[in-house]
Amino acid sequence: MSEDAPVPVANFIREIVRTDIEEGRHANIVTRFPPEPNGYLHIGHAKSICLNFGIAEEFGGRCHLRFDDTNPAKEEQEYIDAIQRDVRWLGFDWGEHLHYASDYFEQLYAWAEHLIENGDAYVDDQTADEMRAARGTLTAPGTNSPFRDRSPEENLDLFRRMRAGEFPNGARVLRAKIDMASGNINLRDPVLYRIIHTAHPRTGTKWCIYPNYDFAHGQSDAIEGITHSLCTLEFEDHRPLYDWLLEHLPVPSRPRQTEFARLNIAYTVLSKRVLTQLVRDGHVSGWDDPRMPSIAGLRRRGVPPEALRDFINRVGVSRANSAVEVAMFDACVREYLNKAASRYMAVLRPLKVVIENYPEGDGEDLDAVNNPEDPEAGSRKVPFSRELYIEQEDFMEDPLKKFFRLSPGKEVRLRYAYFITCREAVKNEAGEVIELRCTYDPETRGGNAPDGRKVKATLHWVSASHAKAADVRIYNPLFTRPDPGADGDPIADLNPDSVEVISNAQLEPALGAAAVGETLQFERLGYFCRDSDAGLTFNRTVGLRDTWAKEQKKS
RNA sequence: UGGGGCGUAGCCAAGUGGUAAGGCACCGGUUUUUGGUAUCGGCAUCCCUGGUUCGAAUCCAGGCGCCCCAGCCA
Repeated sequence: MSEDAPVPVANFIREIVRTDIEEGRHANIVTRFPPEPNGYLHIGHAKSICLNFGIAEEFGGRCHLRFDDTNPAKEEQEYIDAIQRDVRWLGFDWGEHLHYASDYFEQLYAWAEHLIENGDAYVDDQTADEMRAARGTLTAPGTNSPFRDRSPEENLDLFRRMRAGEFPNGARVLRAKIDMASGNINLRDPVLYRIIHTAHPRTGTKWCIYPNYDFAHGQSDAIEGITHSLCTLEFEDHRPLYDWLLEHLPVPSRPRQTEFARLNIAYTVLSKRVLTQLVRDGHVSGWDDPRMPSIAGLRRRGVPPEALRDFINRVGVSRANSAVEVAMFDACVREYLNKAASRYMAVLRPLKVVIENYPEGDGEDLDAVNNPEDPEAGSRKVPFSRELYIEQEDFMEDPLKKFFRLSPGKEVRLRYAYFITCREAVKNEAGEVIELRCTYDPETRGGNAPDGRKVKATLHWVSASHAKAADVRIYNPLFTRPDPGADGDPIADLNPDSVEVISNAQLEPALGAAAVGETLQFERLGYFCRDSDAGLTFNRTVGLRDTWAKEQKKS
């Protein structure tokens, strides 16, 4: 794709960065990817990761990985570990710059006192309900808290006692003193600190008051020397507060926040809340269930990181809300895998074929190319013998008009092997075809006829006596939305047919040595990834285009 | 007349006054030991209405539509 014409990613953001460099505001660009460790990363996060690391790389800067761990009630070490694993897998390196907002708790606390001393923040004793009521509405201004005019001394004393643990959760909060009548609700004296008597994954029980997002993010950016703080559109209304805090605090640098639209994918739920619920309630086997849109799920499904990055690049970055079709993602996966994956033959639903004029015995080994797109990939031997399996759907006793695979009297090619002609379809009592009696043309060894005659189809096959049985799982994404962008109850709308298990698939012998996690192309069936060490199990990554199916639909 | 954004093809998305890139999807041709791949071709006047201009997707005015904000979440 982008080899000849690189897709311009995030033009408007790149423009801002370039201008900042040209006008001398920054010599080194520093960005950051700031996840909250309250769940696993999903494909939507990949956009932010690629954008932040990509911009840094493009301008010769660096990108930090910073955990926004300011709410101990929701965060866990498991997530911290998983997030690092996933970012690395995606192909990015934060070097020495692994940071945590919790690393700055002491500094943040000092800055809170600074605000109090300057009369820019106060301790409020109102309950959450009272605060909500006093905040006003979207169209009506709020009213000042009765505690708004406490003296700096009293505020300082109260705030220190909050830190000392004298008060229970919810008893008091620290608020910025800005403007209760602002049209921007984030400026109506936003909460800065709250009391949470919960152990933090990193700081343990050292603290019982925690800064919230607004009081931690911008300052953390400033501490780390972040030049460009890229976040999603919903934080746009927070930017005035982000700037207000930086202006009222003696911070060491002035980061700039720029927002972009988050990634949405049609039919796919990327809500961390819902994904967490799917895992917690056991609707899936875990965060790495292949049906999940999580990075871990995609990895287990067999999606290569290169394809994921390509997808993010193709989607682009803008400020317009949008939902990308799944087809674009599939196209990226297919395109990459088509060049990278080795091809093997496998039969999902076997139908026995007996070559009547082929000698009994061990048969012979035939040469098969590993990857037609990559000569370097070499070739391998595939055993051929008198009894084979082909795909059930590759035979039709009464062929439809445009069906040109096998049917009685028809000749087709077995890939890398011979031309065969179907003589008879053997049926069981129920009238089902259970075996095909065929003949082969010895002159067509390798797949070409010396007399130049052609066949209209090439089938994949495996030797019955040499084949290895395997489980194949075809996972369909958990479409948790009935319509591309609809809401509704995502759990109730779970795709009931989200996984199909095929337990008697037959693989060519070489597949028995496939590496766990390796994604391969099964001839004409799609791409599959070896799932685990326990038996031969393959998960389907993505299928191939199927023009025959399309044709059938038309008629 | 609460504040803040967005609106270019079925889906993404370039473009910032000079006469609409690219990708996905779709349709058609060629090649082909996967009905795959590759390759060639087709596929929009830019939410609407006025205005400014020799010239507007780009500027101005007025509409319309959609999204975000009333957590002691991020």
